[in-house]
Amino acid sequence: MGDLKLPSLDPTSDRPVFKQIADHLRAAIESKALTPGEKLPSESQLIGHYEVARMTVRHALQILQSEGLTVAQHGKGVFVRPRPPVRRLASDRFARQHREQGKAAFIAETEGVGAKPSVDSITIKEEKPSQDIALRLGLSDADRVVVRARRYLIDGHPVETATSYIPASIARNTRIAEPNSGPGGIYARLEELGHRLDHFTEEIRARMPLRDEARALRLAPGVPVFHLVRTAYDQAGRAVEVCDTVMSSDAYVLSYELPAQ
Amino acid sequence: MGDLKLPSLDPTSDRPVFKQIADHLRAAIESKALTPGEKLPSESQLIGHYEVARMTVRHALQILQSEGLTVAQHGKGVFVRPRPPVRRLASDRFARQHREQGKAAFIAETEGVGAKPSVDSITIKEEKPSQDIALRLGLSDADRVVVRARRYLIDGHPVETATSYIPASIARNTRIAEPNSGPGGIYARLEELGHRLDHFTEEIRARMPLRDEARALRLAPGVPVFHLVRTAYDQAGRAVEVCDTVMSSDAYVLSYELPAQ
DNA sequence: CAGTGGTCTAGACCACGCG
DNA sequence: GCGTGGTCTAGACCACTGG
Repeated sequence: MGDLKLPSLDPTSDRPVFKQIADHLRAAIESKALTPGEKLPSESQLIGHYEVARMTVRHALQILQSEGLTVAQHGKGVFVRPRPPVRRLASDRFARQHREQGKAAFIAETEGVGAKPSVDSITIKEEKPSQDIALRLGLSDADRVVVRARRYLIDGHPVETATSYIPASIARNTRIAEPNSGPGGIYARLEELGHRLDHFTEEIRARMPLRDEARALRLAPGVPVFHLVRTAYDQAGRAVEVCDTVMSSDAYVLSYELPAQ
Repeated sequence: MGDLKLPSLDPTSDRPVFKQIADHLRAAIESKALTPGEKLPSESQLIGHYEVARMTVRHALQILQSEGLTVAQHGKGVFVRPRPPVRRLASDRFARQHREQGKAAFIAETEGVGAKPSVDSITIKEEKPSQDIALRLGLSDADRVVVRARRYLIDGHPVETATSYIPASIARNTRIAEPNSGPGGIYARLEELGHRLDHFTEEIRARMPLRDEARALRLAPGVPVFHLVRTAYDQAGRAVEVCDTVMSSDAYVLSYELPAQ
């Protein structure tokens, strides 16, 4: 880091000092003068270079952190945020041919890129659905759902949490309500139960994580999440599952194919 | 705001004071005790309530802002961030039937929900494509592209910037290279030129905006963007356009349909 | 004008990582 | 032990908003 050239402050500028400092460091990162994983100048070095108070350089560093450009490590320094490997999700990822090989979608996709997938925090319960879930599943007031929650990890790093809601009238006392849902996952079980799948819809939002989400996904500050809600329909046109997932946005690229007509 | 009940600090907790204050305010927002548009207690009020230094309450408020929960207005106060109306983009939005009614996709979608769409900052140039764009379009080294950039607004609020790249061999000296590309937009022109469209692919990322993007979309702090790259293919299988768009994440919900096989 | 948030200073003490 | 970042204080002056 010793050879990084930072400009001086422009005292004639209206731009606040902390923003100028943030601009300098941001430019260094975007121009690759500082590369991912590399250490930024320490607070003391920046204080010395710019001749400002500590809070001023901390403010600048905080800007970069909230932009997702850096991560601070207590006792070590501030580093350009390394970019984790990205999983590309293709629009055919739920095609029957993949499922019939006996692997759930997450496992199949991930092994393809040489990373070690795993799943933890599996919980299963039966409850009254929220209004939103009931609407998506076309359920009425008395109906209940089986709720399967789990967390997906790659090489030990959490990347996604998912919660599935299946009408209890379909899933109760089946393997769908067991922690290990068997080869091919719950979509394979739904087909065995006579709900041949026809299509899925996915709704995608992006936003900053809630506190719990940031903790569950071990997200660095400044990293948004994808919030994806998928609904599975059988060939009778019935919604048979809603899956609510929150994904670390820097672990994923979503990919879809659209028809021209 | 006068009737908001905030807990006291827990002096036995290890959790830093500024995080405890942020927790209290976040809980008030998430529980709807403070609703979108409503004013938070002022810094002086928080200083009085918690008996802490000003920088401590500012730190807490800054956390909420970086989470996208609040916006500060100089001289007025800090407010729960109002949620703008959301545009839902369906996966059939580029279907030929919509285009044939003579409207470009953005205009057609937006008028449907009673908002006033507009487009500005249209620029057109011809240039050598970046490596990424050349790869997506299947171009070789000597080829050039026509670049159409524009910004989309709803009721005067910018929501999306888009940049289209079309091989110059297709678009040069056509209406695609004119500011007004005519009824149905550039996809209609491409079809008239014999490139009957077959399908599109879209790649979606989410991230925090760059400085320029935050300015162009007038994004509040803590609001991420969708970065969407769409490629259009004609029935000969040729990529005829790449469109790179950056969208305010709180103005959009993206929606797709996936086949089960 | 009073009240609000925005910028900045100059200190203090603490907790972590590493040699 | 020393350098790093994390928390917190107690002030100062400024700029914007609204009555």
